[in-house]
Amino acid sequence: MRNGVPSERVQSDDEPERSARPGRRTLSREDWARAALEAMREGGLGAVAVEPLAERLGTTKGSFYWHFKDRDSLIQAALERWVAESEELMAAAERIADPVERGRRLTEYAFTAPSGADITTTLLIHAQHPVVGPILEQVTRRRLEFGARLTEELGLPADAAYRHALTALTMTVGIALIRRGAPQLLPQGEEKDAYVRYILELLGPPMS
Amino acid sequence: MRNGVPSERVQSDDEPERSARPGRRTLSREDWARAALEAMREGGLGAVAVEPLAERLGTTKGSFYWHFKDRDSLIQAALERWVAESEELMAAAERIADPVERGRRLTEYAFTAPSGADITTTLLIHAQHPVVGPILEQVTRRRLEFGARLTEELGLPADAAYRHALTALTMTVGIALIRRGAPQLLPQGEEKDAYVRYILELLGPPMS
DNA sequence: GAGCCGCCATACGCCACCGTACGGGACGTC
DNA sequence: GACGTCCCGTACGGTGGCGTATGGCGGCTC
Repeated sequence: MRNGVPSERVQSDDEPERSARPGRRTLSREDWARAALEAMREGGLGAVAVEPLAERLGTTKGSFYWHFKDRDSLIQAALERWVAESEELMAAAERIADPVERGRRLTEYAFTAPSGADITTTLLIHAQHPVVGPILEQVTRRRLEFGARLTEELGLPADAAYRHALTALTMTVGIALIRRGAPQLLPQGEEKDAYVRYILELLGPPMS
Repeated sequence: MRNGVPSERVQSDDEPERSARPGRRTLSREDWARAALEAMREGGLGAVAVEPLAERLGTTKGSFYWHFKDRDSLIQAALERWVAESEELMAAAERIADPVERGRRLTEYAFTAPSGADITTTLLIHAQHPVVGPILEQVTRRRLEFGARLTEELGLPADAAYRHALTALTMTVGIALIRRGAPQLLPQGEEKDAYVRYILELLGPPMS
């Protein structure tokens, strides 16, 4: 297989410690994508801005426009990272043998994970963006099908399983949005646990 | 029902029909607030921008800065209209005698109303804005208490009633967001009706 | 019919960000 | 030690929005 060709060194971004301040030499495309995804988690799509990101990375636009064509391609790169994360998450879930336990763990994770864990809600907000929209739809569709398939394994017919997955998504997104914008309205402290149990029970009835 | 413009002549704001293009002489503060709220429904907080709104109203910034101090006070004025609308909605609901019918109508309305009918979701997105946040919280809290009180009348204890209202809000917001950003993922056509019935049943169990 | 006042037009400066042009340093290669 | 390549710094022009300053016009008042 053409071993003699030096070929590309593109994805060897392992390079020890290049994202840290002190010993940094040059920034890679992946450094930018990583920072962009992080910024997106914290401040939404608007936070993925070239100049602010450059400052945050301790460099200038010059670096950015060397690695990327424009801002949209940075967003694209960041979201591709997110797609990979999402796939990996589903693969990990698949490794849980017992379907009941799997469903429980997934649901619980969805409603207790830290705020910035998933950016689905953030992306839904900016779904009009030409780069965001398609990727978001693709990922979300895959997740829904995944969730529906899981639910079918619990014994529900296909249409009910899809409705169930869709409802879980809706609740996750809704809670994430409320937690972002008006967290005072959500139960706090120990009432929160009761609320989570309530939701789990509400979504639970696939097994009943 | 909402057919076009309620054509309220709020205060004694003389001059009939001043928002129409042809016979228009001058714009009022209310014209701006109305247009701002409308723009917010369509394009979010970002669409409430002075210069674009001015063009849309067939005027210039000069008019705006005569009536308003700055952009934030326009947002404030628009949201105060929204607050009034919300109060009126609850008052109208209160006029339905039968609590069961009342709950059914409200829930159904929440999940079948046209996209831009309520801007709660939009405002949640921009809840970090210093003007939006407080007003949103106030309105949403009042709605939750209202919904919880309604649910209590159906026989549920207070904490369960609040959870129920919160869940209804969460679903409403979640569906609104998905419908905005990825409507292809929601059931279409006649499947949509089945889905709405499914949700109504899921949220229904306060009476069971 | 002169003045005044409410309302708007226009021009301006400012800011944040995008994208480009171009120069220049570091570093390996010969 | 000259040279080319990789990567970045910097200056520039463009866009879209905010807020200000100031001029001007029409209608009302007397």
